[in-house]
Order: sequence, then C-alpha cells, then structure tokens
Amino acid sequence: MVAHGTHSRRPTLEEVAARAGVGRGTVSRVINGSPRVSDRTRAAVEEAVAELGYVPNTAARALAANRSDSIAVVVPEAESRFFSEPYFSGMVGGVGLALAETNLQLLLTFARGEREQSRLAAYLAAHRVDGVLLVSVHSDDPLADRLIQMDIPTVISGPRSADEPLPSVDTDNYAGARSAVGHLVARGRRAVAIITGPLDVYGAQRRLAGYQDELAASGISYDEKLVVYGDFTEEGGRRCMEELLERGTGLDAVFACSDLMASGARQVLREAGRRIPDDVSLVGFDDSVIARHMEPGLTSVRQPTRDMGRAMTELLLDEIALAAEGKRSSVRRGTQRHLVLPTELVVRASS
Amino acid sequence: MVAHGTHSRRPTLEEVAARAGVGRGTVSRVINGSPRVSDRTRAAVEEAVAELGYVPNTAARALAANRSDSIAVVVPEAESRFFSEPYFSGMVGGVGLALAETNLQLLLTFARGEREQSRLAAYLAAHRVDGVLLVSVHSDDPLADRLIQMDIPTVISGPRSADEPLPSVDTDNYAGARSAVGHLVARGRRAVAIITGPLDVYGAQRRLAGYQDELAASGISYDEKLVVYGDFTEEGGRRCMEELLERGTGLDAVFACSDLMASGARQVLREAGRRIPDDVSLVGFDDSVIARHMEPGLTSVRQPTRDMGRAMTELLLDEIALAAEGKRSSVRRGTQRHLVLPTELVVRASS
DNA sequence: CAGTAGGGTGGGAGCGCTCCCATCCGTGAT
DNA sequence: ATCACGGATGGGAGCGCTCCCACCCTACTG
Repeated sequence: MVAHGTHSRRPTLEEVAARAGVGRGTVSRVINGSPRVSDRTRAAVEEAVAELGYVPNTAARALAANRSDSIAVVVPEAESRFFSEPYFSGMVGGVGLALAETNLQLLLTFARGEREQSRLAAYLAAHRVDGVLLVSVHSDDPLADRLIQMDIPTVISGPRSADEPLPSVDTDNYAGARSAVGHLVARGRRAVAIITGPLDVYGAQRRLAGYQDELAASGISYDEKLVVYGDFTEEGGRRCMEELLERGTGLDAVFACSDLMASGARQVLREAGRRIPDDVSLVGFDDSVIARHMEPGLTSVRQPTRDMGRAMTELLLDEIALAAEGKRSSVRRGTQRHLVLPTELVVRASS
Repeated sequence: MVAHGTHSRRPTLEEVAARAGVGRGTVSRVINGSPRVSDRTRAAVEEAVAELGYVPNTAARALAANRSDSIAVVVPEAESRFFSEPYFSGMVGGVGLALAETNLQLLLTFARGEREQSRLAAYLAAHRVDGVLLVSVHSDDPLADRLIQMDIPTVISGPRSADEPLPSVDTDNYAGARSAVGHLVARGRRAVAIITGPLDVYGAQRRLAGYQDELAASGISYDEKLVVYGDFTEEGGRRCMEELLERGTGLDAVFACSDLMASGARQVLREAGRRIPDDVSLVGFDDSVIARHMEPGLTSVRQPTRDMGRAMTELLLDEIALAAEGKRSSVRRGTQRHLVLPTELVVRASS
C-alpha cells in the first residue's frame, strides 16, 4: 500500500498525546468526553486534535471497547419489495434522521431466504452491530427469535403478535381501520367490503378487527361475503376485487388494506364499469405516492413511517444502553416498550 | 449452531487453533482461503470452526488488515427526497443485490448540508469504509472532490460533467430524451414542449440536448418558447406548465424530464381543460410508480435503476481492488470507467 | 549422499484504542 | 507541619486479528 495520497497515514491517539504533551489515557478521555479532565488539559488536547486532524480509528475502538457504534436495519423481504413500498423507505429515512444526532452508523441489510438469514444471524452475532432494527416481519419469522436468543438489542417495526416479546413500534392499525370504515359509513355506505392483508402479519389482523368492530359499532351486521383475503400486492388486490364482484354482493364501498391493493381493485372496478366514488367508494391504507396520484385521488389511512423509523431508533438506543448497563431481563426503565403511533385518515376524491 | 446462551463469549481464532491442534497463522490462512494449506490441515480447521461456531471478529480484522469490508452509499440529498424518488431506492436495491454475493456490508449515509458533509468526509477518511458510492450529485458538489483528494475509491451515479474524473454509471439520458421526443413526433406532434430538470445536474442537460437534437433530426425548428426550466419536483412541474400555458404557444405535447414534474404538469393541464392525450400528449422520465398509476397511464422513459446500482457496485469493487494493488492513476484494467446504461420508452395512454 | 529448494507451519510483533490501576499532587482537616 | 483524601494523569495490558519471518521437513538436484 504505497503512495496513498492522504488517507494512508492518519494520526493516532499516541501522536496527538505527544503533540499535546499528555498521556494516551488523557487524550482518550477528552475524545470520549470524560469529565475527569482539567479544563487546561482538555483545551490543549483539543487543539492538538484540530491541528493534526485527528479522527479516531473505529476499528481499533470497536476492538478495544467491544462495541461497533453501528446498528443494522434488517429488511427481511426480497429487496424488490423495498422499492415499491414507501413503508420501507420512509422508515429508513426516519432512522437516518434519528441517527444523524448520534454518531452511530446505519448498516442496511437485505435478507432473502433462509440461507442468507443464517449468514446474517452469524454476522450479527459476531458483534458487528450494537443493535438491530427489524422491519416488516411475518409472525413466523425465525430471525427475530434468533436475535432474542443471541441477546442482541433489537426493536421490531410491527409486533408479530399481541404479546410480542421484542420492543416494538407500530402504527395503530386497528384505529386506522376503524377510521376508514367509520368514514365510509358516515358517507352513507352500508355494504362495505374489505380486502385484507396477509393474515400472518399481525397488523393485517388488526386492520380486519378494526373493520369488524367499527361496523358493529355502526349497527351494521357483519357479512363475511364482503371479506376477501389479499396479500398487499396490486395483483392480489385485482384478484380480490374480481372475487368480490363475482360473489354478486351489492357492495357500495371497499376498504383495501394497502394502497397497492386499492389500485388493483380500482382497475377491476373500472373494467366492470363501476364508477368511483359514485357507485363504489374506495379507501386504501398507507397514503403512499400511489394514493396521491391515483385517479380519483385515493382516500387512505396515513402511517407516519418516518416517525416510526425515528421512534424505533430511539427505542433501540435505549435498549442498547440498558444492555450496556447489564440490566438485562425484567426491570426496565420507564420506557414504553411497545409504541403505537396514531394514523390519520387522508380524505380524497375516491370516497 | 445451537444454544449460544449469550453472545458475550465468542470463540477466537486462538481457540479454534487450539482445538484443531494447529497454529494461529494456519487458521487465519484457512479462514481467508489461502492456498498455502494442506488439505488435511484445512479439513481439521474447518471442523473446529464448525464445532465452535467460530465467526471472525470484524473489528479485529479491520484493525489488523487495515480494511473494513464495507462500502458506503452516500445520499447527499436530504433524506426527504430519498422517499419520493424511486431512483434512490432502486439504486440501493441494486447495490444490496450485488453486495449479497460478496461479504461486504452496506453503510447507508445521508448527508444534509455542509456541516454534515464535512463530518462525513472525516468519517470516511478514517478508513471506515473501503469505498464510496455517490448517488445523485450536483455538479458543484464538494464531497466528490474531497473524496478524490483523499484517494478513496469512489463511483458516482451520474457524471457531474462530460469529463467526470470519477468512474461513473449513468443512464443514457440523451438517448432516452431522444426516444421520448421521437415517439411524440411519430405520433404526429409538432409543438413539443420540454420541462427540463435543474441544469446544474449533468443528466438534465443531456436530456435537454437529446430533446433539441431529436427535434432537429425531425426537421422541426427549435422554439425556445417551448422550453421551461424545472427542478424535478411536482410543484416545479406545475409551475412550469402554468408558465408554458401562459406563454400561449400552441403546444400539443409536453416532455417532462421527471415523472414527478409530469404529474404536476398533468394537474395544470387538466385544470386548464386540456385533455390528455387528445389535446396534449405527455411523456415523463423515470417510469416510476407514479407513471404506472397516473391517469391516464404516463408514457415514460424507464431508467434501469437497479442495474445501475449493481453496475456501480461492480465498478467500485474493481476500483477497490486496483487501489489495493497499488496501481493508482493512469494504467487501468480494461474496465470501462464510464458506464452508460440504456433506457427504454414505456408507452402508455398519455401519448 | 550431501546440498538445496520449497511447501507447510508456528508464533512474534504489532494495528490503535479503551480500561484500569498506580501514581502524583493539591487541598483541607487535624 | 503532618496526614488523608480525591481529582487528574500516565501508561501497561490487552482486545482478536493479519502479516511476515523463521523454521521444519520432505523431495529433489547434482
């Protein structure tokens, strides 16, 4: 490794110490903000640091201190979904934002399939990250349990069940669904169909529950003919809508549990000659770009993905601090371990 | 791999060596795939590794070997744009894909503003990454030059000018624009307006050039009244379209240099009572989700963002290898240092 | 049959930092 | 003036790995 312009020869702690006329330990203390340093010394060290353009070597620090100053965001889905779903990018954006205030780094990891997940687990186990943010997980995801076993601080983006052991951040899927259905009912719709998400995702279950409860609260009896089971994809939405029409139930509104499915549904409705919102009201979930650009504009339940990312990060930092203090297990600080963020119904022309 | 109670006590190289009855160096050789190990020994070591569930400690490796086994993707924009633009997520997805085949990690970094960029530069300089992927850069971006100065292997997603010193990957903005305009002309449109991107982005310049050249090639004289300067945003598209209408030129087609701007333009056209495509044909650029969901479907120039991410990664790996060999400067392998990927016109109802 | 390549191998010497203990010195108590 | 206490400081001992040199043994060479 020769002639590497500038970056090949960076100053070390030792050199800063020599320059400032102090010992290695003192410089380390200054760098790490320890209070046990006199003001004079601190100033001298800081000057030397500035003059030399000293930047701590992270690898050395990680090795000595046994921490990595980085967290991993693990997206279990194939990264193809990562594209289409604003959920992910919003989340990642929020994480980035929260991390900007710390000096932690963000490792982005896609884990497709079992083999890669194993590799990933090993990787994470090797102390490469201080904590893990798990985004969008199915209830049977093995990675989550592995992380628990390995005792790695982890926060999950949506609880996998009602009694998720991992700290989690989620949107209020239940309330969101209720607000959507309530809105439809308030508009005079009585035959409200639902295209659900995949029910092995807890959030999808909650949305269905919200739908049911809101109908009940409105005195509308539950008709299972109006319920079809989707998978969050556009194609799935199309298929479900066809199914719904075939059943011949006289529906006058559809609550699709994702914008993508709403989009699929809209296509089928249009092909069938049903006007939106005149004949059928349509409501989605996510309030993604699609909702804003659909024709007519899609009424949708907004999820604060960015805030979620932010909240997850903060929760994780807490977890990491706790782990560092060695206070594992039961006794936790006042922190809310399961955060539920409110949704907001964005009303547009489709309803 | 069973019941690793805690992750606090992972086996070390030394322990593997003891278990296999060999020396530390030998284990290191096996781990790193050196050929200088007899088959018998290798087998023994591999067995010990498996039994102990050994995973190398990256920090130690990084410190000793002076490399990090990770690359950074730097997104200079505020991460708010990261959301809306499928460009970024597509790119990141491609990078992730390419990286899956290596054992490098992906560090995602947002750099808003000058202060953060400086911090970032220092960070990168501290040997924390082996290389940098720079995404979406304005021609006056200071970070790129800093990276060159620091001699850090870097690949940029779009060249900042015709003689970009950094290796780059780009879409064929010029040809893409020509295909869009050519398509419009083939449809019988003669008064084709363009809403450009910000011209401090090289790619936006190329699109404008493509527009001009294609018109010229079609024997249509250039009318600067049909040219308005946008900024890639939806609001900008709206503003530009208004401007265009105010000028009162009898346009019959609009080529917007991003889907977002096309969307803004569409809104204004609709408000003005112009029908798409009957009165005015509309073509966008990106072929994002928006294009697919707009009404009518937006004809758009598709950029293979995913392939770009992939290509950038491969180029970067090459650069890193070159740097490691110490062969800096002029003499480069046969690698194409400026890759231009083809675009594809996706025709929908808007034209 | 001595002499000499090498392929294989072991292990010392760090990489740059944090941790922690020993030491030093100033200050207030006695 | 003496002692004790505690804040400030220096520096040894690693953290787990790679690099590299010395060494060994086998297999040729002449």
